[in-house]
Amino acid sequence: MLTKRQESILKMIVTEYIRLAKPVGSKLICDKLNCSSATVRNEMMQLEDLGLLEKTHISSGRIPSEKGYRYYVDHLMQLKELSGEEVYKLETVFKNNSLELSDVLNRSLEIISDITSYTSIVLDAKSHDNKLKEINVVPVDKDILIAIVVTDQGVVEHKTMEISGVSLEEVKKTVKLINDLIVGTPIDEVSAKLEFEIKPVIAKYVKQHEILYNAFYDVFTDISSKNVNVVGKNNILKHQEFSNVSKINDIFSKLDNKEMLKNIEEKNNDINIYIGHENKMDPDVTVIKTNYKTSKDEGTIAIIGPKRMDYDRVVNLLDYIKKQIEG
Amino acid sequence: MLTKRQESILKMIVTEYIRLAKPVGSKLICDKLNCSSATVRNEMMQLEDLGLLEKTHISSGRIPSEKGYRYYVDHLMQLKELSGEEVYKLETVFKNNSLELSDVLNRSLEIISDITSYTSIVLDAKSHDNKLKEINVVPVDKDILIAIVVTDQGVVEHKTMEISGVSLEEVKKTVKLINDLIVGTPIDEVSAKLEFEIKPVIAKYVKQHEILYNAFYDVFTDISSKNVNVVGKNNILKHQEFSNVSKINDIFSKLDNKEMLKNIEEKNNDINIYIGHENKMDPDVTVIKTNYKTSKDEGTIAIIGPKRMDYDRVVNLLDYIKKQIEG
DNA sequence: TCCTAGCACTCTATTTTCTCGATTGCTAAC
DNA sequence: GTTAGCAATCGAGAAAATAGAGTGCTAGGA
Repeated sequence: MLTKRQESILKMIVTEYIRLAKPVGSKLICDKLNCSSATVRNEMMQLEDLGLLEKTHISSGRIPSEKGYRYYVDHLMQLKELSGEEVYKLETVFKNNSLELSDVLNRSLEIISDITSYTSIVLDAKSHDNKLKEINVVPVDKDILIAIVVTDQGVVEHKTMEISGVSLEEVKKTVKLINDLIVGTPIDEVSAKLEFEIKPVIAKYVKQHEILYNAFYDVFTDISSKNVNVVGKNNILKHQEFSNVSKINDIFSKLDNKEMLKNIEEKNNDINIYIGHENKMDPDVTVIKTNYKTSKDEGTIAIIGPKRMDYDRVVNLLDYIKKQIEG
Repeated sequence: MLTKRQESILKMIVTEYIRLAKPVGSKLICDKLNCSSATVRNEMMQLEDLGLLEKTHISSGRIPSEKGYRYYVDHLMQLKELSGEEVYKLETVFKNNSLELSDVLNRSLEIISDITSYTSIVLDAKSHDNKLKEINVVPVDKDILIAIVVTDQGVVEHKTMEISGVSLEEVKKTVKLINDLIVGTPIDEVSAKLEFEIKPVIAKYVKQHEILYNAFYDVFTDISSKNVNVVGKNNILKHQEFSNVSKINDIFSKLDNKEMLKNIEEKNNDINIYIGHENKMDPDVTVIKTNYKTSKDEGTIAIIGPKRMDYDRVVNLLDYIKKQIEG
């Protein structure tokens, strides 16, 4: 258990280090506290013994350890209000009613990336409430068809398929069958239904049922799949902890790996903070993320930055966005 | 006019500099040529006077100037055959018939970016031959519609629109009108036709014609717009000329600016080389690009790398791809 | 028991100096 | 026209010197 004074010292070191990006010495602290630098040094030593602080070399000032950041965000961080300017900028997005949710998310996270210099990720999954509304097939050429699928929440997906030797009649029959049998089904159940209810039936009626089946299967897979977008990637370059080219390459590669990014999905409804090794992405970054959910969509938004991140501000901003979206 | 010997010296300096990334001294050259280093130095001095070579400092070896590279690509470069491995890798893409053209382009440029360590851009425009095939409107909710547009080449685009107070009847009337009047129109003429033939008519029939008109206008704009994709962006990090963070940031920002990238479009049918200041993108890079054109699509593919680029190889690879695509 | 002044010590970061080696331009001779 | 020889230049890197920030420890005072 830390004393009040230890807590203030830890807090100062974290905030000053976040602000200045240089190890914090005892003198800086003792100016703000009513005690001598020697006293501060003694306390710092104890905090270091507790694993909350670290030194970069034997006679350097202290920087927070991951455990120190963790203590800070769990016990010491105070959420400030968003500044008027921040609110103003974000409002331009939220008050624009003509935008779709995914645009709202991307634009607001662009703003956040912009004002914070961190990188954001939007992981956009279709809501489970999304139901199949309509399937349509448009012939565009001899043997070439486009299957178009629409959900009741307005999601549209399409796929081109090539079928030689299948008559338009057969295709239409299949489409009608699908429309009759699975319209209204939640999208994440569609694939199963397609396999077990539609496939056996069309296998009898339709000659090239495999091709048809596969095409629709693909469309349904696309439509129920997650969509991930990275915003403000170049902001990585703005932080001194990412100043060597191989580290930059490393992080950029990770941010390009969409499949891996889909794993950041957060079920939990809070603002969650994963510091350094606590996240699976990279031990040198902190990921702050939260889940959002509306009738139409659900997903995860995340902010990624160095461990020396402006925790208060990011938590506030994410919280604001989450509330606005979930309205 | 350069002498034969001057040309071989220039050629050696360019190829050696491309290979080793270090200024090339007279000794390296004179080993390969039947003359002394002093002779080579005399020639180098003349080449420098002609603006074909440069020094990094007073007693350094020589590097090619932009003019030197230009002379090299115009007069000295010899195109080698693609290696068996290169052809093999690319063939896996071209022999895969189930891929759409845009996938073929992106994948083959991924391979090229991979084996060359350069960055590629695919600028994919819809062909002028692309004609409107069908327009469809799907109501998804009270007041919310999705407009779906399909072209005869199988391009699909959609847009959600919100119209309160317009009856489904009116919408259907508009759709029928559009279908009747402009199906078959090349997509780049659709916008004009929409404005001058459709708009005046629906203005009479339909109450909220503005909203309907705008929605369709947006869809048609999307469908006829260019699509640009950057492949292998992180390869920028592999070249020593891009080793400082602010330069990296600079180039990455440019590669993220899709609007600017659309300007790389190349009308000319050759393989075109823009060295340093010859390109509008960045004075430190070389852009090699070519136009491609099939019945369905047309566009531009470009390779971007440092000026010290493996010109022969890139030209060959681009040429190979262009021929494969245009079949 | 807690706090603090004082001090030797450690280490970084920066500047300076030095040296090595690569390469040049020039000159004079072939 | 070519070449050998040579002084001069400069970069890159090592080594040395210096300044400054910050620490840990000790001993005395509240």
